[in-house]
Amino acid sequence: MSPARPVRVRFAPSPTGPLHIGGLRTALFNWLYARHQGGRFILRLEDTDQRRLVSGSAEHIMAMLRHYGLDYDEGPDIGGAFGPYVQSERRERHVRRAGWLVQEGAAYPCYCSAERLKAVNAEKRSRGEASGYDRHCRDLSVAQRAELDAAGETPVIRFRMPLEGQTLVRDAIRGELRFDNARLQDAVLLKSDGFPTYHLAHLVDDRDMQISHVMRSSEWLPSLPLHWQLWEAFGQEKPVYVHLPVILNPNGKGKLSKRHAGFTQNGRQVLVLAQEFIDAGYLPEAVGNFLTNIGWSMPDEREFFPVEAAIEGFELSRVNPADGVFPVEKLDWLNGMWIRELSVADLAQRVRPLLLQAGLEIDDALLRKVVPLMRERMRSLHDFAAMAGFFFSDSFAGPEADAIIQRRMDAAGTLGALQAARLRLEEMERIDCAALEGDMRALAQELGIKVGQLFGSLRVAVTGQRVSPPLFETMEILGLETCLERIDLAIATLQRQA
RNA sequence: GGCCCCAUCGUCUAGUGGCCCAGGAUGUCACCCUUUCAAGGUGAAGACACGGGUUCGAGUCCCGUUGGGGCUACCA
Repeated sequence: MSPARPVRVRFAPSPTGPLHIGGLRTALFNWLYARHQGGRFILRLEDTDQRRLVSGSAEHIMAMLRHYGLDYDEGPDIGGAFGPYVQSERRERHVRRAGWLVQEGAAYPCYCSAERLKAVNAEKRSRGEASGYDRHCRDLSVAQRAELDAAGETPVIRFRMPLEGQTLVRDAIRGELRFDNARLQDAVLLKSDGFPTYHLAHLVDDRDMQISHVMRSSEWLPSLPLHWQLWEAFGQEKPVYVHLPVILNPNGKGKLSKRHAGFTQNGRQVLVLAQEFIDAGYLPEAVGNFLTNIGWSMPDEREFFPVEAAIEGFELSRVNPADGVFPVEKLDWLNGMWIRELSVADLAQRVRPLLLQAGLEIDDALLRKVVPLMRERMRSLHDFAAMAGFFFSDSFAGPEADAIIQRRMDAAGTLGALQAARLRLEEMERIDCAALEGDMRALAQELGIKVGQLFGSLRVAVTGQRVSPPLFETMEILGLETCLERIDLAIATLQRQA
């Protein structure tokens, strides 16, 4: 290719269902490359298999790209100079190119029925041979074709693969690849329903849209020689092919794909859909950062970095050709890191819908006070409601006596400690967390118990939880009145026990 | 079965012939900090799949074996 060729890359999903995380990764790498090169990132919908279309998935895919910050420069909903960006709307071009190939002798009509194809395959397999089409119609005479046409047979169009020699192909991250032509198939380019197959359609569109780099998952590698030969037939400048490694299941068995949605590994649900990562409380920043680290690495080996840094450093030469397992634990770590980067206002905004979803009432002033306490200890957005949800609930069911009583304490001792703490609190007008902590430390010493024992009882009494945000900050936010009420409740519980 | 791709700690990775008795990250464990949980700090354990070559020298190049993955549709 000429060095002056402007970089134009595309993400070309089929709107056949929800966007998969592997698809998102492919989109991300294309996007990073485009942004790094100052090129264009294009979205094209490949909807040529009419039977598999799922309504709403095109909109869903676009919504996901938007959510994860992968803005495209041309696409179905925003247009562009090379439209339309929906493949089915480009059908005439595909049909025209297929016709041209037939005229040039590079393709031919095939009248074989599905049944015959199946039988041929089965027979070849039973003989231990490689399966595949036997090229029955490859050399039909003009008269034979006319006869079949007259009989009302609708042919498919197949590519006329060279029968001998080798196809030498270059992949940007794997180097020179070599394929024996004799093993290659006369692939179908145009189906009998008049729609092109992926092979024809993507290539004609990439050609028309002046795509400079075809960056896709490595499962396309086996059809690369076919595509290469097709470009040869068109006599066109070829794009650079880049085959990205595949993301494998956490157990390393098979690629992470849609059909595995909903399965669990070590008691944990394995997430595979772009939407599932949102539902699980992961930030788009964290998911993007995470995905960037699979199959690619920063020049300085940093793993936690903003997307601008990834754009800056994104070189194809740093793509690792080996398939990789999805390292989920790292996503949790990154998510925590990214949560800590957020401002109070921003994190409050992101946590808000989850609180609503948990049926909690939101007091925004209160939320702004609680967020700083929680930011340091969250890995998922869901951790907020789990640990700090009690701030937003009026109904407080007092904890069990067992929970209030700390290690190496008994009911009577705990009761005494809480009563003493209550006396100190009563004297205050309001809670000041620093002052209260000093008071309570002194009290623990007076009582001859460990601070942890006193603080633990107080924590459970006031929050109803063994684990909570820092105790005295929590009490200050809850307010003196609420704290006294809850301590009284605990005292009553302990008295019943004693 | 055939064809293709791939192979460094559990996992994600650095490494492009000497800088590597292999570095980072995560996870695990221990300790420190500490009112719980986190966060943070310090430390530990942990890998070049195997066998042949090439070379003065191989994680790095070549061949084979093994293992893993992908493709093998009128799906993409």
